[in-house]
Amino acid sequence: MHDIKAIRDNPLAFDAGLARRGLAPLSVSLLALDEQKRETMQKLQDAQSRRNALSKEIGMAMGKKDVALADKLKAEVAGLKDAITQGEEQERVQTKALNDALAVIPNIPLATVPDGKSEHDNVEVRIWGEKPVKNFEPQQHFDIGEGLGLMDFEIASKLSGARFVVLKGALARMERALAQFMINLHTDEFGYSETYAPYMLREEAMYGVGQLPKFEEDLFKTTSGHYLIPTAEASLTNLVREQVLDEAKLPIRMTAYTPCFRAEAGAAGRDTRGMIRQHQFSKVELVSITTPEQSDAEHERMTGCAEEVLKRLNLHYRTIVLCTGDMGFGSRKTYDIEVWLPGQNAYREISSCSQFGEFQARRMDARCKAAEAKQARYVHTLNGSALAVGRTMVAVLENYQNDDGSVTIPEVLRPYMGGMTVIKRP
RNA sequence: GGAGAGGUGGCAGAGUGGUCUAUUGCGACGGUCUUGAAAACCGUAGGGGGUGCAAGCCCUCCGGGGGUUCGAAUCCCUCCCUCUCCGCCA
Repeated sequence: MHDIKAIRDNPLAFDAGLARRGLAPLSVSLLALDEQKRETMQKLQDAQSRRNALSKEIGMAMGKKDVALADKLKAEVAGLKDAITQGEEQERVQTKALNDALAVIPNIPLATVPDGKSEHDNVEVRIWGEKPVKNFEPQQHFDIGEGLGLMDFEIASKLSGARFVVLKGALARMERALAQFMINLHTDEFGYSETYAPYMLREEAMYGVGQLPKFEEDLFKTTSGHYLIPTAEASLTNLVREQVLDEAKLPIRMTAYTPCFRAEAGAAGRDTRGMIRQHQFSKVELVSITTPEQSDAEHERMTGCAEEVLKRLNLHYRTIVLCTGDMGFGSRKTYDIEVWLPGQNAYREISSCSQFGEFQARRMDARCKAAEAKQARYVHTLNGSALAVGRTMVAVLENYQNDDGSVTIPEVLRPYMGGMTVIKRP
């Protein structure tokens, strides 16, 4: 959510920011709404002020039992009533119009974000490891999983339709092992505090992180009116909503392992086979709440925490910074981590680490204050996947596959899998 | 799911239509006193918004939203939340 006052102060900078996202200028129309609203407020407040003064006089007249004077004053204030009623209604309508307009405008990219139109303009910032050399034609993860008899899309579709999977035996255990490994890394070594939070959220919370109102079609909604979380970011970030935090306690770092539910409304025909794009998948999420000064460094740190998961699994990846045209709605800078998939012969997104500035904080009313400061200010929020568990399993299967169809288990996962070293075909 | 009681400033807790500009206490901050502290005493305080160079002035906020009224913390409607009892339940 943007600050209308900031737009008022510097409309050209705002429009220039939108232009970097490939959007038409909006400051003129926004400021017109703002102008109308303030004009209404001015008139309304004048009328309210006079009403308050007269009402007080009525009260005093009644106290003195001077009914004649009271009636005279009542007649006078009655003339204000229409103006006040109309003014209140008008202010309500105009405020809503302005807020509705602001609520669907994406965040402005940071200066360090490269300009560009699409994913083709993203810029690689670093690359780690190397593509594994195989002396056979690598298979895709679904062929490997089905070959092992432990990954079943057919039965999943009977239960739930397309974009679901059933994992069995060692693969079901690997899903759990990956999550345990990731959570332990982030809590034990990186200082994130493990958190268990709701998977169903109210509309206000979804609005707070920017999922609503613009992306309702991507969400699942229950008969109770709750929304299923598309990411634990939604739950974790909202944990600081409507609060003023002590700056000395920042940054707050949280992590959670949760299922994620996505309607994938606009993804028809994309990644239809396999586990890459599912309605339900699990993910270990990182969320940081920081001061404005801390957020840039925290963003780098967080991305590093996510990358460390891949390093320990010895999976080749590259990190890219998304260009202005490819960033998500609320982000002002995003790093994607793309892992190498030999079966697909491609890099695929496995993590996305974003910083939002105060964009979400404004929507949630999450602020912080230093002990010596007079004024509270908005916190900065960040989040990153570390990692998407399903896609990590895909990467393990494709990178650790052997020519006999078996899959070697990465060393760091073995303690979580009862010492198992390889998953063999039946 | 049923019945009932509640939601007021950092906290506790008054306030059932008009000098509420929200009582009081605790805590906080500033001061007086003191070598220093405690105590006592005096004083200051919140959020959002409009306007103004500024000092200030004005509007709004007693869980959210709407309504009645000249006037609402107080009355009405509605939603949310908390607590108690009952029912069901991993």
